[in-house]
Amino acid sequence: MTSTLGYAILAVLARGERTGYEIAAAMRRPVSYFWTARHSQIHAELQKLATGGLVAFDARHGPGPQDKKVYRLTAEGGDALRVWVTEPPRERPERDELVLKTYASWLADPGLVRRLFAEQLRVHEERLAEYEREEELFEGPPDPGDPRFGNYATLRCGLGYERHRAEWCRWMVAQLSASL
Amino acid sequence: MTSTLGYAILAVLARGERTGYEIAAAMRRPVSYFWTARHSQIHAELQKLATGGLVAFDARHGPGPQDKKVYRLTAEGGDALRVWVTEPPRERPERDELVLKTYASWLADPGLVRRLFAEQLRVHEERLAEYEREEELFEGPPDPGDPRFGNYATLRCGLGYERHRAEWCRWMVAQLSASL
DNA sequence: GCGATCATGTAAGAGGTTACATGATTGT
DNA sequence: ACAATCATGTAACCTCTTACATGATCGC
Repeated sequence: MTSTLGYAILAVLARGERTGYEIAAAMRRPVSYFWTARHSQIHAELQKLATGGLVAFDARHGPGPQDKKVYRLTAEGGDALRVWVTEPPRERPERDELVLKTYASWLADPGLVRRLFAEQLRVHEERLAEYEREEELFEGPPDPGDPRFGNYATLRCGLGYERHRAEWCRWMVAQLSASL
Repeated sequence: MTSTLGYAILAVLARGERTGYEIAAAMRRPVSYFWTARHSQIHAELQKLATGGLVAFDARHGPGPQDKKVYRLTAEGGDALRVWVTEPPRERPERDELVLKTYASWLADPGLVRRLFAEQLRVHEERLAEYEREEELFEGPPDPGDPRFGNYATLRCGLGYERHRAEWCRWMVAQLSASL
């Protein structure tokens, strides 16, 4: 019944209490690498979660016309999250615009296609360097019971993904260079 | 103005004329690895593309209450597709349920988390084997001007992705095994 | 005759983006 | 004084999924 976004919010709140604004910041790349949502969606979802009793909040005086609301996980919210974590994920369809462009790339000018992939390669190499810098802040993998294990393991997934992407882009550039 | 789904349909039609039903079949995994959509969405999008003059169709007598419509790319559709191919892709936010579960995995029972990743590992290894079988049907990479280059290059992306995923799952299983 | 495949469509609703709306505090 | 950051919310719109609706043809 709770949406995946709902669980994403619960996962953030499991680390400590946060305002909606802070949750939005936590879910924005490149700070974290697990899910994204805009503040408009987060505020709406927090209202649903609060109605369902999975989170609670204290209203405190803050900037702006409304009070700020500091949300925290309730016992029910924690239970729901723990149950959800080990359930198999729903298969999401792959939708990757670059792969789609690749599928149609035979139609286009090879020089322009090569430029596209050279650009993408640069993006992935930059992101990889950034993730590598972040990895250096850890002294090896934390214990799986440590919250920091979640950060390390997702970072590790990001590292593998960027390496795979960069390698694929490099292969594409090589293929297109050979044909020019 | 045309949505990404619209270009996906144009990319399929660039290979030859198809009915909406055939386009849906072409876009269904694991036959192809580039984009997915249900037939309901495809029929609606085809109507928009036809209105915009990017595709045309012949109605022919076919099964069912309506005539079947065989769609083909128009000259304008081909031009629009060629231009779109080499434009940089819009950044899509990463939304990966397994990564999210990983982020919250420190809360759950390590034995159950390990089971989750062992299961996912199996899925990725199976898909990898399937892609490898498909790769063997090619005799090396086709020329970048050949339509089959599109198939080969997207398959290559899929191969790299499944290898990266499988490796990450294996690492997760090892981490969780060590802590048990 | 029966089930699988071929074939096209509509409608309701969930999930997500973009734009609009407001305004205090903090640092320069 | 000005800009950035903190802070919450609503409304319109787009994309995608699920369910409903229909029915002919082909192979067994």
